[in-house]
Amino acid sequence: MQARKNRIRTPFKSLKHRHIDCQKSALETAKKHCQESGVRLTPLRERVLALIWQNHEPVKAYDILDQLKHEHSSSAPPTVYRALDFLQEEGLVHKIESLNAYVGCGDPVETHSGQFLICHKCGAVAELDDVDIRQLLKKKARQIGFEIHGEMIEIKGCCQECNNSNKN
Amino acid sequence: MQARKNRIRTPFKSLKHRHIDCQKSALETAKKHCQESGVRLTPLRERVLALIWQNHEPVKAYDILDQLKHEHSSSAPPTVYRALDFLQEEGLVHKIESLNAYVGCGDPVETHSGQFLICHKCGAVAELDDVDIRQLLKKKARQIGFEIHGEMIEIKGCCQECNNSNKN
DNA sequence: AATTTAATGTTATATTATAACATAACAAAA
DNA sequence: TTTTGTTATGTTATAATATAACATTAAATT
Repeated sequence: MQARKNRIRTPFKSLKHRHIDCQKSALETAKKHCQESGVRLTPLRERVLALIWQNHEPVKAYDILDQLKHEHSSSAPPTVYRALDFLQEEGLVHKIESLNAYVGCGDPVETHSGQFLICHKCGAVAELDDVDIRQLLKKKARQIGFEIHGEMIEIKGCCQECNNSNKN
Repeated sequence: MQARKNRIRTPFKSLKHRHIDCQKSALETAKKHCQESGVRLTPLRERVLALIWQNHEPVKAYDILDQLKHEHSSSAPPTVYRALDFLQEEGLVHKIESLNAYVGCGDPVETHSGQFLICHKCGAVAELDDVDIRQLLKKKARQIGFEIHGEMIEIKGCCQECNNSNKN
């Protein structure tokens, strides 16, 4: 397996970015991914994913549910949670544990756990996939005999754009 | 301010450790800490802390509540959550977000966020305070213009003792 | 003692998530 | 192309986690 490079798996939105394209491209990627994986991105699942990609902020399950109900009166909590389970298994969505909210992943691959940067100002989230961080954690864990199986890294702070707009 | 060294803030339990002493010492530390901080470790708060220190595994709020009720029939959810809020503010307890559970901190100082290693075998948690990790995260965040205010790092895996006992 | 502040008691409810079983849609085999 | 098995969704109920709001009590301060 080729060494993975450090990368930004899902970037912060830039001011200029046209989100409708961003959302569209995430849905395309998802469709392709599911085809390749031989799993079904049903209309319901796709709709939930689209709702999650309405912006770059993590979305609450019950907010998704409220929106679904308008379109699909049969919706209930399991409707949403099942779709979220599926999307998480496929790496298309991650749960932000510290917020109990769900965010889209722009780069699904085998189930992965990212490193999340959460801006408390605009609410946006970026996802890193940084092997340096992973390796350092691995090394530190090993020093006390701990073998890592999975990580949850959620960093709170202020993103570049919000920092800039603060200065005005 | 003196540079902090890397350290294990709360270690994994060792097989040989006498937990009753461990719990006792955590309570002593807490008492001293609260005296120095000029805050009140009331009997209720101390009792909740003791329940959390019954072992090295994170404890659920409602499990604490169940135990409290036996001793203190007036206990209700706010009883527990208020005590937990206090203990967290004082750095005596941390919430493990990925488990919705609370774990004692053996080394309270100014409010701090640790790096948690969670053994999925025995359930125990250790807390690191590692500046190398913190610095690397800071550096990586800065590369994309993100300013860190706080972190939440929860690593799942297998601790040394469980790994050893696997091999038998 | 009077007053203020902090802590706890109490009731109700909000939020997040799952269990369990029924039905429908789809895919594979006969 | 019916049957069969499997996956997905519908439906009802409830579990698990957490907070709001206001009353009372205890402690610290004046």
